[in-house]
Amino acid sequence: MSPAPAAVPPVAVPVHKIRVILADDHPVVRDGLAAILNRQPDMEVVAEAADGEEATELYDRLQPDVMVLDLRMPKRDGVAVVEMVLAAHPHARLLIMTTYDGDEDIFRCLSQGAKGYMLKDAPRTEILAAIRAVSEDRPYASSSVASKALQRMAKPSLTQRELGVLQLLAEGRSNKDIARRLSITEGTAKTHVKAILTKLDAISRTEAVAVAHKRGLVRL
Amino acid sequence: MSPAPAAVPPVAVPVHKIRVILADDHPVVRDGLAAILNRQPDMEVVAEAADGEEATELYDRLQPDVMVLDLRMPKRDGVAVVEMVLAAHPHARLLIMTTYDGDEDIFRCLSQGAKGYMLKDAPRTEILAAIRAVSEDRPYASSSVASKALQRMAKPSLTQRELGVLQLLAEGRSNKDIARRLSITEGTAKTHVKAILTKLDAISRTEAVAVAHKRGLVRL
DNA sequence: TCCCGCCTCTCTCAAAAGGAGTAGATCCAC
DNA sequence: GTGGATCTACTCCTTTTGAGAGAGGCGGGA
Repeated sequence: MSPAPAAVPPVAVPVHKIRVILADDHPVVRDGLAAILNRQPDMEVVAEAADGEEATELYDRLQPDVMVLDLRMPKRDGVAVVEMVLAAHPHARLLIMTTYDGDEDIFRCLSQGAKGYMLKDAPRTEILAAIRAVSEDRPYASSSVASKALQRMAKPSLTQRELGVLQLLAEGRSNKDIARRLSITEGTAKTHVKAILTKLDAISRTEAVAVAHKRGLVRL
Repeated sequence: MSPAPAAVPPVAVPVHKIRVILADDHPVVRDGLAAILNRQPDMEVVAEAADGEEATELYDRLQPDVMVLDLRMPKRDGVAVVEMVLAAHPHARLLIMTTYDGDEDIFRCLSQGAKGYMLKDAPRTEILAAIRAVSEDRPYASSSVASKALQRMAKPSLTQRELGVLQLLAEGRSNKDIARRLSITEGTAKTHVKAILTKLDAISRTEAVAVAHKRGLVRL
């Protein structure tokens, strides 16, 4: 075989680096991700966002190959960012990265069109694999996330009204109180609560709230 | 002025660098912190721990100037690490770093002897300031943390028994169920629940659970 | 020793919650 | 337009919860 000319570098440099935007409200996490990604020859962090609004704007302007998104951010929630970015750019490749909070968020993001979902405690290699997969438009979910998504699909989903009632339930409101706030009768409130108990497979309202917290159906 | 000899570096290098151990179960966060600290001329990351056990062992072995500790870690909880390290090394300088979770954790760590407490969304400058303060044995708490600690001190604290009952309450158990699990009568369980409601200033058990979650008195 | 906090247990009574079933009004999709 | 889902509302009945008040035992600190 003829040897390669001396000018060729030992490591192959890809023609197009994967251009990445990082969106996370923790400076420490952004620095950590940036440090990991910038060590890779085929990746490049082109911008960082500290909240949801910034993330949306930066995506519009820079149109990166991948945006890594934290779910919980100030100003605009990660789910809202997914929705807005995909509305403007239907082929956007978004990778959700969050400290796991229950299957509801996973389900919502993936069903809205996010390409990948992973947890913040993932090892570096997995993070890189996820970004490469998403950049090639291949879906990515770690096995724990995938199994959660499957579990979630088997469960009955709550209606909008029920979610509203559940939120008040989680705040510790009584049926009477819920009825007042929603301008319905106490009987109707009880009907909704009963439906919630059935769907969440709970015996009491307190247990329902515990289940809701575990699944990420309500926020503190 | 006579110019410095060529051998002297332009930036003053302190005689003793602050030796730091990082303990956090997220590789990304460790990388981020390491990147920030290693940029400083007066700091040096000497080890990283991915769980509480490792953190305790590494502290024993390396005796760093400061250990930065995440509160939520596998195998051994951050509070337990604080307790164990301080038992073996009464002058250990520990800086708690966590995503804010309510005033209970703050209170417990600080009252156990942790020197500092800060939030993960803190800007880089604040993180560095906290580490320098703690390394000099000066307490550090960001203003939001400090005010939380003060708030907490004004509130009545629950007894051990009440905390046990509260945990079961948060899981959605009924009085009868709680009584069975704790081997007491239902009447006694009700007495405890009533005491909890009074101390947490809640009208119903569900509201009590909501308050407990906000304060970090119970874990999911 | 005496008091106090904690845990235990008891009682009564009213209010709230929960189980089961029925049903009218919309609205949307097939 | 028929069927299904959703929201609304009702009744009847049982169980659970919460308020109030009292009291004995036990351990530790003044």
